Amino acid sequence: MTYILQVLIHTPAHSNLHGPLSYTSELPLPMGSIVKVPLGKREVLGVVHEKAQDLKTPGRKDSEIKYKDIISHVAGLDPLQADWLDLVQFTASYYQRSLGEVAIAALPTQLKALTGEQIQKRLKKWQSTHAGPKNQASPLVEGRGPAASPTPSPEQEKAFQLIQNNDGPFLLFGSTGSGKTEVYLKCIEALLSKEPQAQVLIMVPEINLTPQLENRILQRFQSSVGERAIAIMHSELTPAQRLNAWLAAHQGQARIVLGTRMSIFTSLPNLKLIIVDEEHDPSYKQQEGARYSARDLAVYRAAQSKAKVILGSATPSLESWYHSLDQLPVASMEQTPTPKRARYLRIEMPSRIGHASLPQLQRVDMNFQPKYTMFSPPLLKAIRQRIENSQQVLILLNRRGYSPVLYCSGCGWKSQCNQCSAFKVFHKADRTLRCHHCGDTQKVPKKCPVCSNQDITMLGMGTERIEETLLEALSDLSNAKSERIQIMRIDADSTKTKGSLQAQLDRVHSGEVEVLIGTQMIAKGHDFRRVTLVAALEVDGALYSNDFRSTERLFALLMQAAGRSGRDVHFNSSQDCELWVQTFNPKHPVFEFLKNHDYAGFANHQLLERQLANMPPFCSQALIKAESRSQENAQKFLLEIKALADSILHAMVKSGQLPTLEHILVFSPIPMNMRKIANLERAQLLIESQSRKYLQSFLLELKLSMQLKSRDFTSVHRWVIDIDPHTL
DNA sequence: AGCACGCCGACT
DNA sequence: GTCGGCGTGCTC
Repeated sequence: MTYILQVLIHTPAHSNLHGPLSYTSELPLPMGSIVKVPLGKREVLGVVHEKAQDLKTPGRKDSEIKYKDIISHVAGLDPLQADWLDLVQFTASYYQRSLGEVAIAALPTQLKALTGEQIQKRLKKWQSTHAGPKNQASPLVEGRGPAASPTPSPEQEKAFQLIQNNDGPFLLFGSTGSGKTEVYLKCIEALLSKEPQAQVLIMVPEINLTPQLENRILQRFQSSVGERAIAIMHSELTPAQRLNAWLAAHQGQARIVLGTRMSIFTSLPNLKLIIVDEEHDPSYKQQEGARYSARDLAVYRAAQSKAKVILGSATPSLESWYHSLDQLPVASMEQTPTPKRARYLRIEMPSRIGHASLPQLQRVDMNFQPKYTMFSPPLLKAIRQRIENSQQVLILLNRRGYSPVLYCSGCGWKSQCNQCSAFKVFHKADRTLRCHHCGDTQKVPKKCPVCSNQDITMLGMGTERIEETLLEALSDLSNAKSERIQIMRIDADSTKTKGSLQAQLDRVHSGEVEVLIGTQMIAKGHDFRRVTLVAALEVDGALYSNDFRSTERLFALLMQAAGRSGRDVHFNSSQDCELWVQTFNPKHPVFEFLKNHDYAGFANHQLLERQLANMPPFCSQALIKAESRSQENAQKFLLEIKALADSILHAMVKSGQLPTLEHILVFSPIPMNMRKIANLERAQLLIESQSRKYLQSFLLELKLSMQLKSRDFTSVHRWVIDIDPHTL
């Protein structure tokens, strides 16, 4: 008998192929089956979407159409489960992408390269060599050997109990060093001892920045659950490694999957617990293709799969914080707060383990410093003191290179990139001018390219420059071995080659290095035990940026950076640890809250502002971005979209799909913040609504019309819809 | 998105 | 006379 299968394949949003394609098959493959099908001259991976239908079902209109036959069924693999398909379905419709794109992007591409027999062989091999203790009564609770679980603090125990006895979602709000990880591990332990077949997904922002968590998980669980039971999932795996990890998860062998945002789509038939560590981190938001938020999808997936979900952070995202409140914040004590439903259960862990206190904030008012000061005298003095006491110092500057702009004092020429609305950055190490947006690189000119003036000035400072400056300023100091002190710079430039980041970090940990200078990548995850002073330079950009989330990000970054210090009890007589900030705005409220380590105060303050300005989480946003050779064409396209949007709105109100026109707000197109990248002009159109649901159904209509419209706009290279955008 | 076909410029 | 540029069009 011949059956018709609806198969999901990778059909991009801009193509004219919508929805699943029909193929014939001799077998009535169930939904979720993974198949290989022909598409034009290609062979592509597909997922069976609907229940197979008999080709000769009475009433089928297409029974005379000749469909192609599927090439093969990737046999031996269990079909993808309904809750996985549901997650894919939800992602596609919420983020306005095609089902096939989301489904196929979530599978390892290597599946295509392997035949069914090869996969079967591989699975068999694992079954025989790694039978492991997965079917035995779990030895986890015994906690023998080096993996023994430490005695939890009362706070940790309380958090653990709350998670055991409630459904969640949970917001684990614990300051840096409060031992959130131990709570995660205890929850995993308890789950696996109760249900040995259960699976846990742990997500982290960036895996190579958090090797410590990986090590702790391996140490704690590897001996009891076996080697194949812990799978690592991130985009830098080789295709073969990725396939292995995916198969282990899909076939139910992996008990614990540790991964980055992409791992939210791992097929996990027995998923019982999802942990999102550092849930506020922006890297959970995918920035291309389907622009999903892995944290938001984690909450959705947990509900669908009847799993628990823990969102953990010392500085939760304002969205999560808002969802954990049972009343709206008020501006003054006299006001009565409005009650609301708390969607998340907030669990607070305010204390640092070992009574380590958080560092004291020191503000340097740069208005009283000479212009172009890199290190103010009091900061320099403090740095010297630390080094003399054989402690380590961490300097944070979120700009790599030597100097962000070159400037000719003769004619006013600046090192503008020809292709982008940005300056080329001077990199002293290889004497180049590089654009950080399009990658264009040139040799640094010896004289002004316009007026041949030899006097070219370097404006501003990057990590390379402060490294050089500081090395000079501290040249008279020596370390314990009476050698010149060592300064290590860690940024995207110093860590280009594989493994160099780890090598650099190892040197810091071993104590060879007195000062660590870096971009925000050093603020994440690492414990530097002998660091007692953290200094952040040039933070003012974030205070008055036109991006409304930048203060939130700065607060999180500084809190996180502050948490890097004072982790070693020997160096932690409380007044010892300091967080220094050089700023032109020392009175800014963000620093007042930071001084008191008062995230809750900061968050409520921000929420009030957001509420007044009617910004997320008090409204939902979507951004339509267009790229074209000319700004005019990009905006023209968006203007047409706006007109289209207005007529769709009217139609929706007329048909009753939308209560009033005011339920959805369509703004006018404007140039993007980074207006030009690689010779493409960029413009954007903001759409807002109080209701996610209305916004979503409106966007679906709009997207369909846009797909037709965009054919008339050949000058528009690309357009995307970004739902819940992170930056405006 | 791939991958074809297709029609105009600089090379053995 | 061929190699190859990327414009346009199709894929169950």
